[in-house]
Amino acid sequence: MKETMNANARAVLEAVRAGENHPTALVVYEAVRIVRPQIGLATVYRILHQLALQGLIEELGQNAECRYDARIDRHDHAVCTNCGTLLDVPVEIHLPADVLQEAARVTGMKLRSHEVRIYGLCRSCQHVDQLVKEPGEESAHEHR
Amino acid sequence: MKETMNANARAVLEAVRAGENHPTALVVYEAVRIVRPQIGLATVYRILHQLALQGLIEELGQNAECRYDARIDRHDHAVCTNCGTLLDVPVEIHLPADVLQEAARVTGMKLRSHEVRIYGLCRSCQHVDQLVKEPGEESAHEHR
DNA sequence: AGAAAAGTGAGAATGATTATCATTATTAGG
DNA sequence: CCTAATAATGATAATCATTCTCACTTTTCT
Repeated sequence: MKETMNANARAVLEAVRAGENHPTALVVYEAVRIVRPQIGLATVYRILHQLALQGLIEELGQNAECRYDARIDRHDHAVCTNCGTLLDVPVEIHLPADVLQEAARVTGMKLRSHEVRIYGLCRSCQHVDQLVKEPGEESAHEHR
Repeated sequence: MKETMNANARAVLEAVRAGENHPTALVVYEAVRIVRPQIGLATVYRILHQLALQGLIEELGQNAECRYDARIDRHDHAVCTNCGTLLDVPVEIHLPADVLQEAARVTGMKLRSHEVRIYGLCRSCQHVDQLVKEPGEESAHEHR
């Protein structure tokens, strides 16, 4: 990975920063094309990944497969940023109702439910990490 | 939608309930095939959607497109369950560090970050809802 | 310059999900 | 029981986002 950023990467980063709400890759692509008409979609994806790796942007909700949950009471989840594993958090994390109401109010949402997500490495990925990575090296920081 | 459940639907619900951690559609399909070998993948998807609509199970992380976020400081999100819109919550929702640590400990995760997600209807979907739905009728309850 | 390395774009490939549609089961009357 | 209407099903094609491949161009380094 190179640290200096070329014109394509700068344009992509600019597009994400300028984008209203969390643009999708396609939206970024279309925005960038205005200024760099020859750029390809694959390049946009590549650059988005690199920017995320460098910690300059974050990927949200990147998890191809839908998962199904038989627990229908309110509860929270732990997500492994390495393998995508999704675990129930078996303890209650309480959020005061007025805090949630306030968050709903300022975003204009009609609140229906909420969830806390904790991100990190699951047990097995912690072990793999020890074997594969140099000490001190960090792995990809992605929200899945 | 019918309220009584046939053998296929019962088998699918059973598979989701028995599945270790939030099985994917494919995992459910394979589990169900043991008991109903002739079932098709499309039927499994159909039944999973119906079960979610009836509120018997929940769909997690169902949001095809990845979104990119230029805000890299910790913050929370509001998700519209109808159109998938993703908004930043512009107020800080504080969670005590010890609560997060405890959640990480019981799930075996190495904690890296966390996020609160509030789910509901965004402003524009609230308006559409008024026009389209009968009063009192609820729309699909899906986590995207 | 000239070689090695990095970046690129077009299009093919992949993987999850959804749509289509002809066929088969179920149900409700008669 | 027989039948017509209706719902459910499975095979397969279609779709959509994302990733891969690869030949080609650009940059970097000496």
